[in-house]
Amino acid sequence: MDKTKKKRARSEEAKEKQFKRIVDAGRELFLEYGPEGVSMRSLAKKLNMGQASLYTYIPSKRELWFAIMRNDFSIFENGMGEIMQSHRGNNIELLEKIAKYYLKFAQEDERRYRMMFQTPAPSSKNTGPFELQYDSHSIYYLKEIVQKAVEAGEIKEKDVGKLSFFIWGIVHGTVSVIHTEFFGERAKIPDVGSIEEYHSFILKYIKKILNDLLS
Amino acid sequence: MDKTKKKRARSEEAKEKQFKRIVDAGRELFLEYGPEGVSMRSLAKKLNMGQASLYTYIPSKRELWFAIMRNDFSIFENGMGEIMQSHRGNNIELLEKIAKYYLKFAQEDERRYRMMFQTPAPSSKNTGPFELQYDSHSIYYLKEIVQKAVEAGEIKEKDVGKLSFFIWGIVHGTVSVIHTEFFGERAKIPDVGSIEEYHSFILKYIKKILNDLLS
DNA sequence: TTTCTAAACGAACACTGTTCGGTTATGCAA
DNA sequence: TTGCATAACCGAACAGTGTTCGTTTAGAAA
Repeated sequence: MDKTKKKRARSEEAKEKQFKRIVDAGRELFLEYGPEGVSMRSLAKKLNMGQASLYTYIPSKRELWFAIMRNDFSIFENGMGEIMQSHRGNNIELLEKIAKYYLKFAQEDERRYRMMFQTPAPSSKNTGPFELQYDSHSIYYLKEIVQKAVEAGEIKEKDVGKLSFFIWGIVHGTVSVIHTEFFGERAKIPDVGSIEEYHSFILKYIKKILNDLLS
Repeated sequence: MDKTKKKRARSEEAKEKQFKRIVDAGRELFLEYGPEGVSMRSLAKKLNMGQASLYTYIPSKRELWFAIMRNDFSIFENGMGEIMQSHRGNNIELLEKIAKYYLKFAQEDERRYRMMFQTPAPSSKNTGPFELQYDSHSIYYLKEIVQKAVEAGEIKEKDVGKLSFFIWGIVHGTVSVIHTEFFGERAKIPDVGSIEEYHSFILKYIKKILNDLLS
């Protein structure tokens, strides 16, 4: 146990460090127990600080959720951006890569995936910068690719907006379906096999859709 | 205000009536404010009864949610069953009808749709019969149709289980995507147009997938 | 060294879902 | 018709929550 007297974070640097400490510990707890399973008291305890002190750094549990998720979404979106930058040539192939990336991301860390794409933010009347600036870059990236594919004549459909949402819906929907509790395990386990098997199944068909259906 | 003295529901019939009153009022409030926005106290108040009295009829808010949703899922599943029974011939056409039915269902009452397919059940340690018996019949129906289509040679793919989840994922995913708050309105509104427009867009492509891709 | 801002925090507030204990209406047996 | 056991009913209490208040005081700036 650290019995040294508590310091106060007054410099900009120290304050950012404290903020990061809160977000990191919050993320760990949120992933382990879900936002509902974590109280601000328990978070404060883990950080060895008073409950009220948390509120010098974040205005609400909701805003903490957005702050935590900002990092993970940045990781996801940066990965997407890198794929786009390093890719050369055919845009349909790029879309395949993005789909594959999404599947890999879901498989890599299921708890993270569910937190990002399925768990709703806790509610609160207090907003903050992270919620206000919250916006999904992924859909803009996707639109960008679809736009190029249309211009290159690789996709016949001209409605880039609708088609982008449609593609997102397919990839996200087909993956999500086995990560939800919506269908009990009763139905899922005998039907879809392991996640790996199911993922390679849907990847096959997503490729088909991208190649055969849209060209 | 009803100032007549309170009666007690002791007959099986009267108890069922009370239960139904609770479920109906609960449904109204849940749809209007969401499960989180409704307290058991406010529900009791609306029903002109004590808070504790609710618990002679349901063991938890969570179980109330399952009781409420049971009705709506029955409506959805019965509608699906009727379509299946009245349909003759080609199973791909039947799948198209089911997809169309899902879209119509979502369009008909968005609040209901979101409650059923997007809102997670409130959590509680107390379970009850409605939660325990909760199971999604839709996926079994869907599997049934896919099975027949495979047997009739209308679908080449042999893995009925995976394919059924895949199809569900496509329909649910592409519809859900415009009913979530995941993408801010910023991105959605200029891109997908009205719900009607978007729905007819995705229906066109779902038909294509069913006809061109799987046969 | 003094001043003064704001980080830190225990206590309190207003809420929540749920349980407890007592009251008493009510269906049923005598 | 009467007496009785049962369980519907309910106000109060309990254990929790997110958040705010008021106070203390560390520590950067003067």
